Amino acid sequence: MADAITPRSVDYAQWYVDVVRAAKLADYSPVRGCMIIRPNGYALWENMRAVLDRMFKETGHENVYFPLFIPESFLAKEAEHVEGFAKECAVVTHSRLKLDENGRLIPDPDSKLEENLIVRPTSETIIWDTFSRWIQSWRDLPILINQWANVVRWEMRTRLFLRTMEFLWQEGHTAHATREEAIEEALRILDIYTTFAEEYMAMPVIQGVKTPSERFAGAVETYCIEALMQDGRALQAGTSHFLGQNFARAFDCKFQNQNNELEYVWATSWGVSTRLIGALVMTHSDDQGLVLPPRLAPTQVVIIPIFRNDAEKSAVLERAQAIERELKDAGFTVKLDARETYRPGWKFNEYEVQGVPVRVAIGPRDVAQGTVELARRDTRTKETVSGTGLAERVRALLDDIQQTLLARARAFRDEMTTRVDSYEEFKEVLEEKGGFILAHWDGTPETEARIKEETKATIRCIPLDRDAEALGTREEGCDMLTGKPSKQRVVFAKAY
RNA sequence: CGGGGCGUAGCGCAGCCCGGUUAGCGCGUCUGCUUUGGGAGCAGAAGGUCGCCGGUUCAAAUCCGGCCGCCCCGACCA
Repeated sequence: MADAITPRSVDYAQWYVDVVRAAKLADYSPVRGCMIIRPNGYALWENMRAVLDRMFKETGHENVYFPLFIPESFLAKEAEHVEGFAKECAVVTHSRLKLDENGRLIPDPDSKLEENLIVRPTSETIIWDTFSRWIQSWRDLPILINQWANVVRWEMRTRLFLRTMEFLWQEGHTAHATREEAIEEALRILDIYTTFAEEYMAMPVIQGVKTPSERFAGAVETYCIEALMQDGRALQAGTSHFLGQNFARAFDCKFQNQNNELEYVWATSWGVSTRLIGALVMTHSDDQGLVLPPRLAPTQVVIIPIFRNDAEKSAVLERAQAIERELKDAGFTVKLDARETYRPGWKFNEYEVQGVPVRVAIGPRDVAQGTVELARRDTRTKETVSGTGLAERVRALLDDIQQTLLARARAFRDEMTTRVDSYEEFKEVLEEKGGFILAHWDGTPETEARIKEETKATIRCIPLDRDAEALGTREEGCDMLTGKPSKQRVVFAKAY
């Protein structure tokens, strides 16, 4: 048995790595903390990117590309920002190598750069340096841009997709004339992320705002979506920041408003990354491998022909190709795997591990009876159905799988969300059950820090309207630790 | 950066403590035959600077010294 997957009940972390590798999403690279994204993983990212890109463009954003390298001095211009990122930057100091007297490659001392370059950990600084030249008047605003790029953060500890030193993401950067407009933008993006997570990834999320200690370095407010993984740990799936005028101040970016006054520009930035692939794996997959929501699956339907001899082969393949055509015409992504180098049983397993939502098997029996065997990945059930009207049947099946995955994940999330009122209960639930814990907090960083230190749980977010209502967190109470008054419950969890 | 583990065939490992012909095993790969509706079977074959550098020795995967790298757990983080 190749590529055995460790069951989740035995070792969840190992299961995750096993699934990623068995499903051929990614490999380790020769460089510590980096990963090779394989065709299956990259196709998934391309699908995610296509959906998000469309949503960004529909809301008026345009794509751009800024350089990978940022002058070192830029990073120092925003005080909180430098503090947040300085510790994890890759720095370029030389422009060439040479052979030393021992024949080893070393950076050529003569090529030392006048000013070091950093490999972007995020692009606010270079973008606001540029905005300061693009923006003079209120007529230049708003600017709504996005870029699909790679960034590097020199992390101590990495995990495939969830935290790698280099990762792919999109980063949106916007400039506005008013505070209100910028906040509105940040929340609009948060809604896009929410829609994407729930309707495409089939992953329910809580929309919230971060506490000051969990905020993006340089932001005034960080909005986020938080998801719950199958092991009861939370995962920050996307963030949207209201940056206030912090970067405008740092890069002296002012505009003349309609009252003929000079004013700093208001900003947002927002991003989601290849981490979402990790989130997808940890939301739906099982001990048999990857489970993908149909709306993002690179292959929605795989067709597997079964035959023993040439006569059967030609009859079966003819039928299989007709079905492939029918399903492709209906708009599905379809793969007919007619390779004779692998046997049907092997293929069944292979596509199950890779999470293909629907499998159609066609053998001599089916040709004779005008049927096909339809199997769905999410429930691992199969049935033999008539071959007529197959496209509609597949459409209904894919829709049902998409809905089932979301409903299942939502039920799990709800089941794993617990209201607690005492610190004892909090610790007990955290240890024995995990998940999201809704508890009162007095709003002080001291209490937050103490809870984190004592339990490793952090405040994932303070729910915004939609989820505050759904979760019933907007009620007065007393902090579970200090007993001080609290205006609302917040979401605690151990996080990735 | 602290704690732990590991570098031997493409992958996963044994051998090392106690030095001794040609360094093994499983999976994978290749060839052939039989198979093909849930990860095939049999037979044969190919594949190795034992992480790197140095030392001890008649002899080093094995002992000694140094170096490098990776993984896991913590602190930090999308």
